[in-house]
Amino acid sequence: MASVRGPADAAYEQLRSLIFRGELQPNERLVEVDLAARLRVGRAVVRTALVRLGQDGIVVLTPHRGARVKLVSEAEAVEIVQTRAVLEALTSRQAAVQATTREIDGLRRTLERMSARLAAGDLLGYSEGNAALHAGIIAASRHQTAARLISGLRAQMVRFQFRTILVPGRPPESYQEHSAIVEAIAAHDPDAAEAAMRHHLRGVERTLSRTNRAEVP
Amino acid sequence: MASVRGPADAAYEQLRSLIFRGELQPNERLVEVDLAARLRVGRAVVRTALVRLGQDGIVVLTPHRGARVKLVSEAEAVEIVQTRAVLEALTSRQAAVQATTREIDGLRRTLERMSARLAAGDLLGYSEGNAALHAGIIAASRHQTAARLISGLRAQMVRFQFRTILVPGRPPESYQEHSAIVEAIAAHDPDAAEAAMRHHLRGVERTLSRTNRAEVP
DNA sequence: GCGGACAAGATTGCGAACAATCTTCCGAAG
DNA sequence: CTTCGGAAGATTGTTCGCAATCTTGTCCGC
Repeated sequence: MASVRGPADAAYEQLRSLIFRGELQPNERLVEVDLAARLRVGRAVVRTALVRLGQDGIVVLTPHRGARVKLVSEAEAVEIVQTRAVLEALTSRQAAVQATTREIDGLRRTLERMSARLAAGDLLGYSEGNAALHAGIIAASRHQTAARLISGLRAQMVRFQFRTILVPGRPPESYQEHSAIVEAIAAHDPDAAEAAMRHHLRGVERTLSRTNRAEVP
Repeated sequence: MASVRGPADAAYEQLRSLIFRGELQPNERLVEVDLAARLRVGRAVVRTALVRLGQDGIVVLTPHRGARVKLVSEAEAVEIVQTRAVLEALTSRQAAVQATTREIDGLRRTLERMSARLAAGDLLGYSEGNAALHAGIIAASRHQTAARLISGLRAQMVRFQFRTILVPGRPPESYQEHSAIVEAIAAHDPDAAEAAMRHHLRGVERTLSRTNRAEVP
């Protein structure tokens, strides 16, 4: 992660994390003075943090009416997954070319951990492994531009974070798909890596569009 | 284009346009008071505009050292084109599904205009048509998420705007590629549309990595 | 002549106060 | 009872001012 360069950056990261962790819920109004008190900083700092969050689509700023955590619709969620799909397919392809042996070992270890969690029925742990695996692939790709955009897209998906994992029968599928991605990268086969990642996120998209209800608490 | 909702947004758009048009050159220092005087707004407005531009990677903000127009390296330019490639391939695919007859007619007309400019040796006009065609395809795709990201990426490419067009023998190739994209969309063939766009931007990428020198004034 | 401390100027970061705008609540008319 | 109007409160947008930090120029020792 990028280190924090000042109190302003710290506030930005904190707000982002608060939204990501669900402490600030979608559609919740973000009042500047309240946030300033909560984060122990001035209103100006909160303000610029909100501008930044607005620019990467995590909150929506309406003039004279303040900021709210963006509530992404089902349709937008599908758009976001589609976009992530093509971007992560790109990183997967690049990772197949660039990944070091060390990085590939790391991916394999993460995969094993995921397998263990899955066998133990620990879906939350599996989900964490999932995130770690994607992060590892992105890091191995050394593609800064794609990495930046993907990070922005992930932040918008809070509401749907665990939805796909909770669908009965989905986790084993998911595990197979991830395994295929890692093997393609390990084999240094860009085309296969890209195809496997696309296949995986097409699965996520299908699962998502099928569960157009049932909020997660 | 999104309409301007206030003086703050106006300043953001103006700065963006200034950078895009080359009036503020890469690596140029952006002093807040100077810009404020130039745009006839307060320093705070300039400040938030700079924060926004910083967030979408067009300027780089160094704490206590101000803002500069980001100078993108050749390597970054390649990354950006690769990223645009996959994103625009997505919009191209969606456009093949979603485009109305009216929109397809519009694309065809733009293509004809490009052909005329090319025949007349008007490379600048051709380049404008190029931009219009890509914009038309993105609009026809109705893919807001991809559209937003592509718009951000385009803004970073100022330095390389005309470079590929100026390569001898490239324009006719480029025209053929664009023609193929439009025909695939007109035929409502998503796979072909995606493939054609990928082919096109692979051409741009190759041309770009081959011209790793020769600045454009 | 050259390099490093030091001071002066320039610029950004931030807090406080004020103005502009929106929201809410209350009352009165229909 | 509903709806319109307006005033009070809340919240955002902007300006001002000052402290913190960086940059530049100068002077002194070597």
